[in-house]
Amino acid sequence: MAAKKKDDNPLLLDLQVCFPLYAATNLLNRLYGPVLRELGLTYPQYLVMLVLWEEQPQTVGALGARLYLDSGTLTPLLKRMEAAGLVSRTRDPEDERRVMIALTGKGSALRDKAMHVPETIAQGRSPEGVEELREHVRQLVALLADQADRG
Amino acid sequence: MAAKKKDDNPLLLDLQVCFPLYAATNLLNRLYGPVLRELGLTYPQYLVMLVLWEEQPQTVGALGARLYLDSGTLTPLLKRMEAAGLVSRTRDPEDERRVMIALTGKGSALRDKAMHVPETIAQGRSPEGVEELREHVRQLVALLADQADRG
DNA sequence: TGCTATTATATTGTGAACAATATATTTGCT
DNA sequence: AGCAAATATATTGTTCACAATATAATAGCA
Repeated sequence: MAAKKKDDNPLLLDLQVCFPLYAATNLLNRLYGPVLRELGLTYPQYLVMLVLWEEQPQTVGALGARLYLDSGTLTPLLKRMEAAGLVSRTRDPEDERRVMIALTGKGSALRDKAMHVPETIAQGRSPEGVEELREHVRQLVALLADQADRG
Repeated sequence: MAAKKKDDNPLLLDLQVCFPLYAATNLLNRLYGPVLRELGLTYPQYLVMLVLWEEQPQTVGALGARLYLDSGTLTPLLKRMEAAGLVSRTRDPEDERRVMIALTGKGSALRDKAMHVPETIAQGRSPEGVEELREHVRQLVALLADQADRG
């Protein structure tokens, strides 16, 4: 028998994969928004801070490679974070093309407050299957990143 | 022994779950962007069309419930789609508060071209594990949606 | 019937996200 | 050294995404 089932509709796949992923990100953003607002952060800014708390300083390009974002997104975002006193932006004397992003004292200190964010979000819910989900999403990112490079 | 492992850092979890999801959506958007542009659609507009091709007409509210978006996002997006001649927006005579979104002839016809989108994206890659991924992401959406409701 | 609460969509203002382009610095080659 | 190509970041213009608020229509009830 051929692959002519009831659901032989290619668009259905996109509806079932692309769309849930899109929805999940929006919902995550909406969920974190109110919690992060008390720290003076947006969701993307929080992700930048997570990266910087791990390693610091980093160039704009390195942050972009890590977050899969380009300067068109990062530059204004980082300027807002600089205006908020969380990071500093300084040209690298070694290579004046590069801009080094470093945490300020305030930026480093914010980590203590941020430590409570994950538990606040989880709030008693058993993160069942989170391990699996993490692995699947990680694999998807690898796949997509690979494909985005070729394009 | 207590749960005091090397990685007893709650922020690491967010870095490993929230961030990949965020990156995956951005990459997906970037991947679909060029393909959809030939159809005159953006990625969110494509998702709206996927929903409308399944069932039509629908109110703005119904679309929002399906896509987890509010009128602040949908109204301008739908107006642009109306301007592009893809959908019509008409007040429901039964209840003048509601706006019915229906496909135009052009909007319906676009489905034939869109049918090639998924295969263009996949392009010879074996979507191994897509089934599992789909299920995991679907579960995550359900979890997040539930939580967003309570908030 | 009249009034208040609810519901459905629209508007405003801020912050992403990206393509296309611009600017400035460094590299590499002759 | 001189100059084109490559690299790193910034800018511009369009489209989301959402909180907060506004507007208009319906529902519910005294």
